[in-house]
Amino acid sequence: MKKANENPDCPEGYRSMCPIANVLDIVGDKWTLLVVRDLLMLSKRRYGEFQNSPEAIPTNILADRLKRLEATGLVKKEFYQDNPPRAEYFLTRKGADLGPILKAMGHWGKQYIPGVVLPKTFLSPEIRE
Amino acid sequence: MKKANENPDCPEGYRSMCPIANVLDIVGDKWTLLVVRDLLMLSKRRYGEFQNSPEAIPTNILADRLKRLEATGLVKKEFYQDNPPRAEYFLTRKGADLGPILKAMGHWGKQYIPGVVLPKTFLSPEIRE
DNA sequence: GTATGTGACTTGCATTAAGCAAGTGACTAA
DNA sequence: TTAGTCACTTGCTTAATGCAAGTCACATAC
Repeated sequence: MKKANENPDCPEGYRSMCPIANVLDIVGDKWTLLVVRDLLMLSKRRYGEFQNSPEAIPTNILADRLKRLEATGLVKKEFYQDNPPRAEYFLTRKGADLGPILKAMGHWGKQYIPGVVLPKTFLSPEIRE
Repeated sequence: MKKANENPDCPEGYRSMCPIANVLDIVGDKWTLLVVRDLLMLSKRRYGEFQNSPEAIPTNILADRLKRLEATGLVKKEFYQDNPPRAEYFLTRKGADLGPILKAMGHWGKQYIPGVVLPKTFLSPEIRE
């Protein structure tokens, strides 16, 4: 997602010292925040549940995003059986704290995009780790 | 950015009826919101000013994003001379209302990404149209 | 036991977007 | 005359997205 970075006046892998730029390096794409939405607002936990969301995320992208979310510490993966391996995904506190960003997006969307509806109000998701 | 759309139970070009999904179709990439940040928080107006931001946006992407922002009604382009053509870009109300999303990102970033600093606090940008 | 199904992925390949460097046109200042 | 600036555009390479299909380890139905 990120690359070497040759801007000398900021740390390894940072585009700049701006928090917004750095947040966009984590969630700045069309799919990542939809997975977070599923976890946070729709209480989804399993691969198949994410697949069933109406946006129909391609399976390879879903697998990739879950990996990245885990790598950046926004999501915790927990196996509930070994054979065949089956896991559930939970938001960490760090991941759940993206809530205000999603809320702001939901609010803007309802104001400016005709016809949209928020699927449910926020439930209290289980936080792990 | 978007494509035909074959999900039959939502309008032309919508991935779903979720406001978050639709917002992500407009600002779900690594650059669009940085241009909005420049307009909203740093009071930039001109092409060259956007280029000078520390993230060093490639010029072709900047040109593309300014076009899209104008096309979606988030930004208004105003020429201040004809020859050679020179323009300034201003946020519309719709564009300025992305502020809360940027604020939420800034807040999350400051909390979870070490070392980052918000360049300035919000100024009151000029709104057009 | 064979056949079908399910959940959670991976792989291959085509399309689209991002990123880099260089070029262009119309000036302006030295 | 020459160099420089501003606002872009063009060409090309690399990376990300998107689609379809395949895999693996079971569970259930017959």
